[in-house]
Amino acid sequence: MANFLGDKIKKQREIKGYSLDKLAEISETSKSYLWELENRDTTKPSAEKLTKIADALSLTIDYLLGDSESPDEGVMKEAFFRKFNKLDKTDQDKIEDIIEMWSKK
Amino acid sequence: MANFLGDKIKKQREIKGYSLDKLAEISETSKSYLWELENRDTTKPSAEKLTKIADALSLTIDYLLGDSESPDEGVMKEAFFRKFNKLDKTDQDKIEDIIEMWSKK
DNA sequence: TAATTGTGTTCGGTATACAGAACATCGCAC
DNA sequence: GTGCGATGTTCTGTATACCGAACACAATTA
Repeated sequence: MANFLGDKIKKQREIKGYSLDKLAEISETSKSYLWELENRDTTKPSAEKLTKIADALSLTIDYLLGDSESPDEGVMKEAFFRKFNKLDKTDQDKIEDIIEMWSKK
Repeated sequence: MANFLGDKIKKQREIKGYSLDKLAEISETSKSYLWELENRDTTKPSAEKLTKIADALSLTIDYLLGDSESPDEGVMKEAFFRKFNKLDKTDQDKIEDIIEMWSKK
């Protein structure tokens, strides 16, 4: 029996070039637990942890928990927007300004 | 210090006209735990449980976990993406990097 | 060679998620 | 009034989520 969640995390972690330690730091977990998530299929992470891991990997919880094989464009953008949304308003405004500026070629 | 998650669950449960027992049955949890979720703010449900509860209530995990949810988020999202998508790839990547950086608090 | 550094793996302990009762409280019917 | 069914609340126990520290074992560097 396969561990889809673990596979997805591991694959994306490697794509991003993170070590377990690095991802643990970013997602505020421990590397031992991340290893468990990737290699054991008995773990049921909390929504809180999963959210942070998903964010760190630019993925969505829905993708991680769902049975789709690979993240599509929509998933990535959704994840990306979630991060944007979590910034405080002033930072968001700055981003929008930058986008606005760069849009003018 | 409010319990947003609990409030959202309780509110939607009542809108749907479910008792704790009923929701517990549908979402395959226990009513005692549902009560805890609604009334204590110390609980950190597993992603698995939350998914089932969200499904039973016709909500998304993202909505349940979000701190502040504005109803016009869909509109915002669309507007943001329209502009973002028009940038060329390298600029998009730069924006992503900035957001990633600023996300680190 | 030995020492160091970066990676993944294992292990032991503690806190807590979650279930299954029992208990409380309010209708409403008789 | 007394039962009684539906709801919400509290209690207690067990499994496990999650962590820190130790370990293995490369590949580098001295």
